[in-house]
Amino acid sequence: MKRKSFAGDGCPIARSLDEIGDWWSMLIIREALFGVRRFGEFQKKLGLAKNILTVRLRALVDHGILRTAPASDGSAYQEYVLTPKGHGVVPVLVALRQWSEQFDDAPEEIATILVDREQGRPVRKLELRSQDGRLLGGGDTMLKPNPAAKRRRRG
Amino acid sequence: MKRKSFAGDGCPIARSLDEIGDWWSMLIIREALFGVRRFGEFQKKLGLAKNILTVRLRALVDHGILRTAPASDGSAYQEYVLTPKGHGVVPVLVALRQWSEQFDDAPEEIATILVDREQGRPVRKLELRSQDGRLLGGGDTMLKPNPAAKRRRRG
DNA sequence: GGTATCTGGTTTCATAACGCAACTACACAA
DNA sequence: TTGTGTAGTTGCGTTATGAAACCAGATACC
Repeated sequence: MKRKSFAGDGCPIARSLDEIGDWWSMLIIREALFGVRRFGEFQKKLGLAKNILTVRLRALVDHGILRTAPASDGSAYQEYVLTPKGHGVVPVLVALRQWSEQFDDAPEEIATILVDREQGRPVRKLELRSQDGRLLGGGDTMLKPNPAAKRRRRG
Repeated sequence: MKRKSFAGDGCPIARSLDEIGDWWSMLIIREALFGVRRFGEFQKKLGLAKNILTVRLRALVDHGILRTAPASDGSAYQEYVLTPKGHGVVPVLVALRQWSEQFDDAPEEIATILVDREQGRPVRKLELRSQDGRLLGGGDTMLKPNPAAKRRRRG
């Protein structure tokens, strides 16, 4: 009896969730985007148990989302820094943030808003567009089998 | 010792994760977007235990993501349908999907691609833009305290 | 050099969540 | 009324999570 893993599933959403669909992993990445690099820093800011942090960091490194690097301050310790794959989750975090901003039952409890640095104004809502730039709504999309796929599953 | 809840946290990402940051909830919403409405359908498609599904569905209803409705086929059973808040997670799912498409180690295992119905071509990558339409990259954004916030926390 | 402290973990143990299977209650069909 | 399908609930064993104690190597302090 194991917790379900979706690694072998054909659905890309399930595959993502298998790597970052965890309560802490997403928040660790958020902190890393803020510039947090050291074990102790993650631990203090997130307030999670150290054993859990150890496991999560290791998993993120294994998945190529973080990598270890020698400490930038010259000490013998190591740091955890985001890979390009790690930086790639930004849209997911932005989407989560915007969902909360739009639908949260207690919006006055939301502490921060994401703005563009140049003008200090909130960023625009993420929007789904076609290749030629048309805005796509609920019924305007569909799923097609991936032509490059080896095996076919639901998605 | 309880599993951590982020409901009181000021970070909107944490607040989202508290509602949908669960392995199954996201997939349930995905299926609901596909048109799945009935308990048994969710159970069969996702292959999760029925007791877990019961708990998840109840939580999603409590959070206003799903609502129950009388069955559309006239039977006495009930159905679970997405609310507007539930439809609002589409960008999150799209972001997860695109992250997988871009960074997955075994892209040939991905079964489906999201295309626009009209032309059958893959949708454009989600992009972050400022109010006036400039494309925003890594360092072009920052967080500001929410002027409407009651209490201030990290975010 | 010797000792205290910090950093980055590992270990231990209790509890909560998960997963399976068996069971139940009600609806519907014959 | 007997059977089948739907929508759960219950019981129980396994796994994941969390707090706190423990520990080794690096650093700082004298």
